[in-house]
Parts: sequence; structure tokens; C-alpha cells
Amino acid sequence: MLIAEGVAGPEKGGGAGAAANASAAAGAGDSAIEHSDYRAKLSQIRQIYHQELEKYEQACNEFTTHVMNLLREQSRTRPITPKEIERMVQIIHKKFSSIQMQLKQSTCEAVMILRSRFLDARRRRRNFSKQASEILNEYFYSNLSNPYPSEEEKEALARRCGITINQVSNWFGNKRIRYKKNIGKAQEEANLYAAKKAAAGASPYSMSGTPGPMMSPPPGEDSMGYGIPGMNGSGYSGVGGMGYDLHPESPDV
DNA sequence: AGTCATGATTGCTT
DNA sequence: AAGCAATCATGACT
Repeated sequence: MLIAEGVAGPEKGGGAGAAANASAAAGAGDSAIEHSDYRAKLSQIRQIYHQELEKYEQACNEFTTHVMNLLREQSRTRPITPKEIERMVQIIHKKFSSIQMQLKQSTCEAVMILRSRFLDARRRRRNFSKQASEILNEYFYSNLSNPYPSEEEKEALARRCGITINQVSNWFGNKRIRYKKNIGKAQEEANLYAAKKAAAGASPYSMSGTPGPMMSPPPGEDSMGYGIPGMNGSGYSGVGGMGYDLHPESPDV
């Protein structure tokens, strides 16, 4: 277990390898920040583990020599066989190795806790920053008739929000279903963002440094009859049928 | 403590 | 493979 996590076993550059791993994961694009954080904590555990291990080893050696000295002193008054000395040393080593086992065990526990904290994403759930939600909502309500960002758009949104593409997908999945479930309540929010969009100008969600969207331009709130193949193809009957449409005037505001 | 909001996961459908 | 629906688990607010 410890070896598998890189805690025990060869030192392998004292965390440099772990850092390289973390950056490699960052390049892969999934969970860069969490992963590097996890790695950092892990290497911290490893550091402590090795420190303690060394300390125990040192103490063991010191104690052994101390006992040897005592035995030597005693050998003046009574005969002491080498066998006896060896046995003594063995006993000491046994004791210390059992202490080291305990250290290993507690380190193992620490790693387990770390894993459960970091690897179980539900546990580490954090709300997105206000800015990130703003960006996502802006996109969502600006594209209410087709709130399905392409891979490229997802990536762009992820970058802007400082989250992963997966998180963007999750967010849109949740948003779509929750919007649909409670259109009445979401209407307020929709109007709010519609107003915000109108105030901000043409495209508040388009970013500065990236190539323009290769999708069709954002349609009007309730524009129908768009021949978007992706939409017609899916189970969703688009705006008219299922209601991602935003009616201009809400019934109760 | 209770409740709601919300991000993530799971299982199923298309 | 992507998305939906249900559900879990946590955070924030009361």
C-alpha cells in the first residue's frame, strides 16, 4: 500500500518525481489542481514518514551501542557469551521494528484518509466561485435554445472558470435538468441574465483570446425552426416541444 | 438541527 | 459516447 502510493520504498528524488507526475496530469487536463494538491500532501506524508523512520533507526542504533557498552562493563564481573550479546541485539531490533511497523500503519491510515478525501470527489465538493457561476450562467441563458456547448466551448468555459471540462459538463447536465424541472423559478434568473446580456452588449460570454465559436451564432431567446441537426437528432424536440424557451414575459414577476 | 442549493456520481436511454 | 434522471454528499444559510 505504502509502496504503491510511493510513500515507502525508494526515495526517488524526494518528491521531484511526484511533482513531475502532477504536472503530467495537469497536461492531461483532468484534475490538475486537486491532483497536485493531493501529490503535495502525499509527499508531505512521505517526508514525515522517512523522517520518523530515520529517527527510530538512529535511536535503535544508539540504544544498541548503549546496551553493548553496558554488557561490556558487565563482562568484567561475569562472563558474557557472544551468543548472549547477539540475542540482546536481536531483541532490541525486534522491539524497534515493531515500533516502525506501527509507524507504517499510522502512515497507511493517513494515506487512506487522504485518498478518501481527495479521490472521492463528492467529499471534496466545493461550490464554484461566483465568477465561474456567472460565466456558466451567462452562457447557459444566452444559449437557452440550445444549451449544449461543443467540446471546444466546454474547454473555453473550463479555462475561463478555472475548472475542468468534466466539471463544465456536469454543470450543464445539472443546469439543464434543474432548469427544466423548475422553469418557473428559473425564469427569474433567466430574465436576470437576459437583461444582463442586453446591458453588456453583443456577446458578454465570448472571450478575448480564443478563436470564435464555430457553432451557429446565439439565437434569440425563443427562436424556433433552427435546423440544428444535433438537436433534432436527439430525443429532445428542441424549443417548441420541451421548453428550454424563454418566454419574453413571465407570468409572475 | 433543519433545509435548501449545488457539484459529483451512477444507471439507464438513445 | 453524450445526455438525462435520480441520487448522494457537502456547503451555506436559517
